Amino acid sequence: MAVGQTAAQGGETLLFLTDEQLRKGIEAMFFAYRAFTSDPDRILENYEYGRAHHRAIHFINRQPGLTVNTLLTLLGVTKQSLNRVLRTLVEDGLVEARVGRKDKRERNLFLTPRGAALERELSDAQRARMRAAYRTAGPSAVAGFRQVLEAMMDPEILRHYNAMRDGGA
Amino acid sequence: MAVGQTAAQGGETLLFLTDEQLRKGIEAMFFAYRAFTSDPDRILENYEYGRAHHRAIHFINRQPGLTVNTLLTLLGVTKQSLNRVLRTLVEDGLVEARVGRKDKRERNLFLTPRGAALERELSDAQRARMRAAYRTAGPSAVAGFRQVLEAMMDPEILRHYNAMRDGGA
DNA sequence: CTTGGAAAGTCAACAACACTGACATAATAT
DNA sequence: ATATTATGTCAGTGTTGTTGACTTTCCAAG
Repeated sequence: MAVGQTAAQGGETLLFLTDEQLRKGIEAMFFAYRAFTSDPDRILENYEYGRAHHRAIHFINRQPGLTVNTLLTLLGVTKQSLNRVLRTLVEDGLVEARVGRKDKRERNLFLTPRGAALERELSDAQRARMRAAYRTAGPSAVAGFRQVLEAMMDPEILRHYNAMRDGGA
Repeated sequence: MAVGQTAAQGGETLLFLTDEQLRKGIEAMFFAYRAFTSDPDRILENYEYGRAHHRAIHFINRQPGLTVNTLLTLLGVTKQSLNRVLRTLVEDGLVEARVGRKDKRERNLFLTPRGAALERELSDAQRARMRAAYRTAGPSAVAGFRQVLEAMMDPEILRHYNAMRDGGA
């Protein structure tokens, strides 16, 4: 399981990364991500919502009051695409869009009690899988997991990610 | 960064996993996966192919001669969906579908030289990001990364995943 | 050797979710 | 006053997934 390492290169502790190791990592990402999304997807079949609604609900729950523009950046989609999702959530009473106090052009997004209930149902399932994986892999593996994922993100998104509330020990 | 741990629970080294830690892990998966697919997606814009074609090409490259049914299981889509992708790849001369020697109902899939060239172009980009993340995070983080992802997969897929060639040190 | 079922391919219809482009409205900034 | 920003909306399109129905080919068991 240990990854090959060589000091014969330069200063910064270079890794000896074979093509196969990298390909295995690529496949692990693909398979794990599919499992990771499967639980909420199954739940969403019972409603008339999809994965896009889940993502919006997730971030509104994480940053109550965030603006549409911020959500746009986090989700990485066009405003037309997000708007379709957001409209149904507001119409169905899961999300509330309050006019900004400081800048009245902005809309601050909040989950209603019903929205929060769906968020909990979805994230319960997703967290259960994450928790199980964490327990199986162990504490040091979890730290490494997060480190690699964070190193993989685009820099601007990493800033947003770090700005979010972190319950890390 | 360290994950809380408690020995006050039971035998199997339980982790003290807060809701926030789990949510951070969920967000890390989302953001990292998006970055992870962005490089090949950018390349594919120059061709008339999409992410689905990339995935098919990836696994055909990894297991030359695999059957349509095996590929179906790995990709987790319907045969109609895969067939649309596979047909264009065969028509365009990137994939060859040879009738099985033993069972002539099966088709064994192979990349043509042109298919292998595209596979390399796509995976070069993806591996570059993976390699950079590995180097940033370090060797022990990489091991943990893989462990958590593997623990997250569905069991049947994990079998296929493990069956694939592994260049692990 | 016939028949049942598995593997593969195809056609049609449809849904989710992304995109571009154009345009409207309201409010802030210059 | 004018330009820009934030948001919303309409129309059209593309990729990728889904069901359902049907055919062809072929292996294998009765």
